[in-house]
Amino acid sequence: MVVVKHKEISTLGFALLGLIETQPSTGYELRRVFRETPMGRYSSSPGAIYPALHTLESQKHIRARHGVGRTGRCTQTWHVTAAGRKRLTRWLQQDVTVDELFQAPDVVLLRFSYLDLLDDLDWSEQFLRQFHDAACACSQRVATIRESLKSVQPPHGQLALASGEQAFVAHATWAKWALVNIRERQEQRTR
Amino acid sequence: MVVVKHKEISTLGFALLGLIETQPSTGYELRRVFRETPMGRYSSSPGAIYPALHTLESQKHIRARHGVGRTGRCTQTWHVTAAGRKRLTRWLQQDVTVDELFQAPDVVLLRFSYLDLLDDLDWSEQFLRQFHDAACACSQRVATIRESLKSVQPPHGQLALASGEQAFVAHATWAKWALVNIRERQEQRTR
DNA sequence: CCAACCATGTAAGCTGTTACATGATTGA
DNA sequence: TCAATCATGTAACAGCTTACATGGTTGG
Repeated sequence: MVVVKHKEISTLGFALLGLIETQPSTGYELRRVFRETPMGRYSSSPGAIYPALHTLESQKHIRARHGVGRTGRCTQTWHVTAAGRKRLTRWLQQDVTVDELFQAPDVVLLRFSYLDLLDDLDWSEQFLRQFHDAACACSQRVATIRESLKSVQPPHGQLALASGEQAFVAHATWAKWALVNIRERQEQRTR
Repeated sequence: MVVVKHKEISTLGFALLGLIETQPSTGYELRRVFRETPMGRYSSSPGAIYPALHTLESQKHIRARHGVGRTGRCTQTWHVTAAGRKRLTRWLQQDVTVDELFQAPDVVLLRFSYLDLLDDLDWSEQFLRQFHDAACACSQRVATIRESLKSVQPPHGQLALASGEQAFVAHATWAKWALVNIRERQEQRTR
């Protein structure tokens, strides 16, 4: 039996897809974004980005428009296809779960950073509420672990766990603040 | 020409090395720590941990003591060798740089969580001062990027960058707090 | 008796890293 | 003229994920 695998897109793939949807770009331009912004965490170098772009292309999520760069060399400007847009949208509409935020807060924030593409402030608000609650839960989870290890774990370990706790509290605080920020924009729009 | 590579240890490798130095353990026990604490970020499953242990063994950083588990099966309890301890110490004495904190704050915190092993509160204090300053610099760096993108970047992207900024501020705050905590312990000891 | 836990591992496959390769243009 | 920037890629290797394999013991 042949199973057609709905091949998954890696975090780097989604990062690229979102950037390209925001603004069609060449591989070189995308690399620069990764070098110059905190996106660099999702990778960096040509050895990762070019193959990832070709994978996205083979999955028909992006398509190249050919042109000529300023050195006279052939360049490819990538555009998101309808299928790619659909996949990206589905990703952006994913709920924020406690487990995901616990394991990979960066990825959740990456998703948030692309929510402009949905142009749906209601979902943005809901996302932030979910984010806030999940962050509180994560902080609680770390606190529980810390408590349970109190007698076994040396002091620096305890402090490191406290740092994790506080980081999640900071995330929750940010979510509340961002929510207010979004609501203000919402109101300006209604008027 | 044959170059003997001083083969590097991965983050997972250091995580394991530190745990084993704190308390000699079997692979199974180590896996449980990864499953039940935020260390899980540095991996998880047998397919990563057992090979990593064997790599550390081949590098002579750890050594097994054989025993019999409660199921009658042969078990290996791992111990850190003198060479392993030396390598671990060198790692723990690494300065906190802005770049490392920016790219991989988790790894820096992992290192901090093992500082008990050095039993050197002066270094712990210095580490935290470096950490604090680096965190402030990171926050500044994100702020600068955010400022420079203000006109180009859509609002959600701006908010996501703000989250990064605030996260580093929270890290700096934690470092200050932890420093006080350590100093108190220092004083108790002197008395 | 069955699930969960103890305890260790292997194999296929994907992704990412580092380093190298190419070659034109622009600015100091 | 020399370095940096534009622009794209490949090759070797390391590392992790997922899934599978094995098999004994303990508790409900």
